[in-house]
Amino acid sequence: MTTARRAILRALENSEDHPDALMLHDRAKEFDPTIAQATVYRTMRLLEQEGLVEKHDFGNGRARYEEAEKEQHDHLINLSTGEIIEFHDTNLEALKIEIAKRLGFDLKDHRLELYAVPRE
Amino acid sequence: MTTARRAILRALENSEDHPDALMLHDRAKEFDPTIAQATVYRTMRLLEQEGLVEKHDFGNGRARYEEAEKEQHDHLINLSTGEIIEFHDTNLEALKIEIAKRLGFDLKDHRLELYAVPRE
DNA sequence: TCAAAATATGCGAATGAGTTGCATATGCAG
DNA sequence: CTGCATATGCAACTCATTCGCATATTTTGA
Repeated sequence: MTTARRAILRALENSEDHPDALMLHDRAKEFDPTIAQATVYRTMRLLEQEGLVEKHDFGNGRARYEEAEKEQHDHLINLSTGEIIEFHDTNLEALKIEIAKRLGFDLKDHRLELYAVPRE
Repeated sequence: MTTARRAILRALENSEDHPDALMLHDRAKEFDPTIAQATVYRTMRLLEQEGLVEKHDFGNGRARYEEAEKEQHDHLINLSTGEIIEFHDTNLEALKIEIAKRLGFDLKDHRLELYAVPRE
């Protein structure tokens, strides 16, 4: 456990949004001003492999991260603002598992993103 | 309508899988041996913008394409083989729309991928 | 507590998918 | 068939991410 890693962990804890590596680098600099981008990338890869962090691709070229502790949820991306809304739906979860089963598979992971605009 | 574009279109028609740009480039060379990668990329971008092709990211770094004519479907990725299976579920479609609505949004697009292993 | 071994860091260079500038080639309208 | 608009090939570029390597920090174990 190094200074750099502590800084990244803290930056991550303080983030309510879904930051990308550059945002995390900026935020981590507050705790370790000399931290390098490469270290952020390396650490995020590590955390992802350890299952402590989830990596998402919301389609703008940069990977975005969130802590993995929370309960299972999916994302709705507000196309008007870029805002990301988390939601959870039990029926949906069940349905995913059930569809995989129907096809002869055990579900290991999944990804659901809804891209939507506010209803007027 | 140029030789290069015809070659790409033919390569795409002949593809039952979900080819990436490099695969398309290789396959298109059969019809136009001098075609450049840049042309494949440019043409795929064009086709995607025109809505004739759908672009996917199944998580291995290269975008993958399929013709958009088919009925709406989602993808299950067999983690053991990399094989991609298409499926359609009416309940699931309805549920996505309904969830977006519940959150106050009109669904514009969505992405669902199930990553799974064969049931033994 | 301290030195050696192990691991992580910072830097800049490298990678790899995708894009772009530009001179040339091709397609199409008249 | 000529002229102009558009597309192509090539090589150079972008941008996120990774890597090599020399140095710095942590950990281990006596």
